[in-house]
Amino acid sequence: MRPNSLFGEEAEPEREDLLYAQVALRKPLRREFTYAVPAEFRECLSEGMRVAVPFGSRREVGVVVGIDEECELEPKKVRKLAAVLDEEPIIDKSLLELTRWIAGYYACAWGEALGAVLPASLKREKGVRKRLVIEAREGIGESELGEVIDRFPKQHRLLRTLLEIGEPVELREISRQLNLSDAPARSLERRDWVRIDKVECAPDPLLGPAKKRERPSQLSGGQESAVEAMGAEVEARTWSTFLLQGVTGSGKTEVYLRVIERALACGRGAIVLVPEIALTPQTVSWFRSRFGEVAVMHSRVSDAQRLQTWQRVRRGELRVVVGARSAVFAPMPDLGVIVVDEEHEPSFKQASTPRYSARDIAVVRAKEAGAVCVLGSATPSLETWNNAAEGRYRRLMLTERVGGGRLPRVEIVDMCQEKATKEGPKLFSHRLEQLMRDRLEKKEQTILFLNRRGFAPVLWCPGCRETVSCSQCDVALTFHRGIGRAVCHSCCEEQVPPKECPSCTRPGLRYLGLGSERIEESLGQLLPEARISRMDSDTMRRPEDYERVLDAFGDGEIDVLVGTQMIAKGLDFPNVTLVGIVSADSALHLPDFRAAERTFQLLAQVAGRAGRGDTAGEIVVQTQTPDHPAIQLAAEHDFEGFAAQEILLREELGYPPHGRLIRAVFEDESEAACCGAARDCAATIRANTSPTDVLVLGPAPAAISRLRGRYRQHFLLKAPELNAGLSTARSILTRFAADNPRSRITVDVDPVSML
DNA sequence: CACTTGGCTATC
DNA sequence: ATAGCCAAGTGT
Repeated sequence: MRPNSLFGEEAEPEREDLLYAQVALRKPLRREFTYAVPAEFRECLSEGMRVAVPFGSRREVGVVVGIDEECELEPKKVRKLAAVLDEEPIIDKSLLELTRWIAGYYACAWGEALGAVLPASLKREKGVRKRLVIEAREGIGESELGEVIDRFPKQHRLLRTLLEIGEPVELREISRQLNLSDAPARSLERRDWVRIDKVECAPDPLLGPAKKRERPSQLSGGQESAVEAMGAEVEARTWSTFLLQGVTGSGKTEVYLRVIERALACGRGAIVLVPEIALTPQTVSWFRSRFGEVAVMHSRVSDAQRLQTWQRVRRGELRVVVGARSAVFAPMPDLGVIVVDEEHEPSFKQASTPRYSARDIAVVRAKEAGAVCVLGSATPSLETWNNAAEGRYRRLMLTERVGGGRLPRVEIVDMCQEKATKEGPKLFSHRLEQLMRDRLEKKEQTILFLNRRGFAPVLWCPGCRETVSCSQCDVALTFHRGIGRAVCHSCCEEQVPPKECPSCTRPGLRYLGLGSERIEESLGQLLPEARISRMDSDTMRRPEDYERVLDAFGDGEIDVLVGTQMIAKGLDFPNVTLVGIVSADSALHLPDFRAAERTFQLLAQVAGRAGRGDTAGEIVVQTQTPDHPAIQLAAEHDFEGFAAQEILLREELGYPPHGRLIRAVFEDESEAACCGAARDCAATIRANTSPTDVLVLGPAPAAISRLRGRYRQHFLLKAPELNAGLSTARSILTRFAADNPRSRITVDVDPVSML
């Protein structure tokens, strides 16, 4: 007996003209559910509206994706809609169609695709969700930290982070970042060391005062013709995709702004996608100072606010949307242009279901809307570059730097030639050291880049030649000296570093390898008079920290800035005349066919930080593989050369853009079950497809072969194009996942990461 | 013999 | 996913 009475359901007299709604729910169930439409809703209900429905013993929010007069199901199985939540469709026909396409292409449920488009507003009916915030109480400090350091590592980690932050933060957010449930927070609350409060959401931090950005009267020749080419297409209302390829500092942003002006002038709207980390108050203010009020779409605003912005965009009140990945779904009427800035950035690919690529969806949406899609980058992804080379996209080049700055000189230093010192590895080559001293003397600034945080990435036992890894993951522990702990960068778990080797119990573990923390420390010894700051996710816990250090750097109060990824982008300081890349190799040896591409992009990006003023900059690249083409060609600023040779390798191996990939990952606590499922599934696919259509590579242990206590196997499907075989394989995967709920299976279409 | 885990099913 | 249900497990 179902608890129908809970939802005010009662028998409705059987009628001939009853309507049935197909409702998609945000569940990984790959089908929709049918509900009877009560008489009072039959006039006002249409596709694309949200509805509340009884589902099992719960009440869920879903989207109406179809309305029929017939119903195949037994009448007594069909329940009634409980409520209609929208007065008009929140999703229009074309977005509804887009989500259906996404569900099919990326192998997820329709409701899940809708959930990516309408985050939060599909979860709960109540619009205003209050948030729980947590902060450390006054007077709590080292002594309390010491009390929990051994017995309760999770509480210790949480409390330490809260103390570092020093202000209230959202509990859900911090728990997610630290990979914790809310239990440690509750325990800390019981001890009365932290307070947890319910609060309303703060106003959007991205909408602070807008800084003025001059509208340059004179464009460079390249900018001028790019704007003209794209503007004309926008006005002609034709679909076309452009690759806007311009070196750092060549004024791509100004081109975007002008094309958007042209779109607005003929009544059309615009969407601008920027990588997650680039979505800062400064970026937003460029667009605000030019266009007035713009819609900002990102995950940190409250549900209510987001819904409101969504509706205003839908009604045509806001004609420019700026946002990260999910802004590609903004319900912009008469969309004229979609800009994807830094299109090569992997963050445009969503890392959870649905695993869509916002860049690819931008192209699809532009086509459907008869709009212009602009993909901008200094170092385009090979996919985009190839599409341009083969004429599917039009390529526009910006070759000169605005203001005439020249590209910096790049020097490669072979670290194998440098002598190791008695205490551990040689961090700075003779050349780099010499140049840093020179800059210090000339009162110019230096940026040192290393793509790895912590002090030493490996704890190694010379006795048994084993490295210490996380108990839950197949990942080496990184030693962090600042907090005196060994940390797993994969699951965030940390521990007091063992005194002796966990596998052979001999003492004398050695700390090997370089991290940003060690760089900072050694640099302090090498150049004691230099003022040094470090910027990585360990020292930059909140946006204010970031701003404070950048301001100090800009004011010349810091001589050397040491950092990770975080300093690779966007920094623009004229007095920086030297960039040192401490090790260019760290990304190069990852087991991923895009390793070379990533390395090139990173080097080009970091190199772009130097020589932004009048003085030409200098770059020193330290590497153990000085002959690697990615490094050589990056040093010559030769993207074309790199792309041309890399594409040949891809072609030879059948990797994208010459060929399509689908990756399947199997996870299970039991290693045998994990391997078994992966093997069975791979065998099924092999049996049902031809090897000329689809090649099944694997299964094999994933690069991280165990994660949070689960074993991981993966295999790769490789096809020359999206052919019938690959489609068959995709549906076999979907089916297999549905039929084997005991093992966690992830299907990643067009994967960007192979870990 | 009461009361927590674990597998299994259905969700319109 | 997620809730509910039955079966087997564990502790008084």
